[in-house]
Amino acid sequence: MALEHALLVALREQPASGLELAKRFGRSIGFFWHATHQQIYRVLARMDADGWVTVTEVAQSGRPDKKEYAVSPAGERVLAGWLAEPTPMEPLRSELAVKMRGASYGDRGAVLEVVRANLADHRLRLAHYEQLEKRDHPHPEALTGHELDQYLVLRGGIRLERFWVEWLTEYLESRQARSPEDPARSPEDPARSPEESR
Amino acid sequence: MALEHALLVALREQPASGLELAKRFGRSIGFFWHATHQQIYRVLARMDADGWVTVTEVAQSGRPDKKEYAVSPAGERVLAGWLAEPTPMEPLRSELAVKMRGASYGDRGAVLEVVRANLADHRLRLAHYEQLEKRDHPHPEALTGHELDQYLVLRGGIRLERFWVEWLTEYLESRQARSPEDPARSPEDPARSPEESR
DNA sequence: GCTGTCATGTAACAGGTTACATGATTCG
DNA sequence: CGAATCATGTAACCTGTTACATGACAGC
Repeated sequence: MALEHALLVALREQPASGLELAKRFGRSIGFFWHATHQQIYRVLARMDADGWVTVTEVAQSGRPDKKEYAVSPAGERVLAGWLAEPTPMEPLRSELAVKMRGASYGDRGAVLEVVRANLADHRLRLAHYEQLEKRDHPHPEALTGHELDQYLVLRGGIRLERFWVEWLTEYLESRQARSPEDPARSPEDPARSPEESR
Repeated sequence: MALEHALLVALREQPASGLELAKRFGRSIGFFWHATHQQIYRVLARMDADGWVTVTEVAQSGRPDKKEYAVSPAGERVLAGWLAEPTPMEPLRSELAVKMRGASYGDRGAVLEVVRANLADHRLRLAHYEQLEKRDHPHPEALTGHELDQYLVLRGGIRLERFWVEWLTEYLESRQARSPEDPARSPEDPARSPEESR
């Protein structure tokens, strides 16, 4: 029950059509939220039915019409109410972490490859975010209001990617220093030999 | 399609019943994964039907019987195959971040309260993880095999909580220094007055 | 005329959450 | 006897993902 509210924030920043919202969810707001257009259409329809948004058909030159959504006064009240509610701490769910933890039960080299690939992705994204920071917020100390909020959330995106890069680097360094193949001692799993390369 | 595999990892570490798994998912494995007992029972039933696990009814003294699940050879193959597959980078989804970004559209003081509460939670959890680290892994440089994997995933939990503490602290410091009430200038929202305290 | 993009959607399914139901046993 | 804990489950619902469908116009 939170995509609704993410959409309300996005629409208060700038009224938009379903597709435009989907694109924006790949960018700025997308540091910490994501949604596909199908989902957005569904939720938008419900929000319209509930009177949280208003719709205007907008004719465009050389393109199909679009429906532009904007937050209604009722939607503003809903948003303001939601913002003041406590948010429970959400547990992170990471498939990669499960693989790291379970690496002994398969081909450890393959898991290291998977981790390396993820590390590369996170490095790329970190570089991208840092570029955005430089380009869009060259003077952060002067920011106020919503612009400051946007900047601080981007900072979160940067810090999160740094977390990934540092953690995965620590993992790879420990794993590569203390292997390959973990010579001798594996007290668990006496009979089976799970470390064979495929 | 990943709870299955998380359960396979957990069951290879130690065969267990549905409830025991649910409890473990609140602890160690729970740094990066979580599931309720209802969900676990459902998935366990499917895994049994698919032949990934074997079940043994275990009579207990002074307690109801339990069904102990263990990974079957077929399950081991499934797990090994999954471990070698690439994992796509999962986007974090954070309600709190949406609130931080949208704070201008409601009562900013209330949002700061929400952030403070979350910061306190993350500090607590960080302290707990650091305690686990000290207690369960006093000599990390000597670890190998699965024990090293466990330690490194715990390290990830610690780093993640540090990320939260640092980010939310940065947010609060910037926000408290550069306010309260962001005197004057709010180019957005000329008519309405969303900053009133509740 | 074909391909690509903009734009909106439907349908089926998979995954996760919440509420409820049941039964045994221990402890006060 | 009542409450708490262990243990297993069902049912309803909500969310999210994937695949597909449709139509208009733009450019080659």
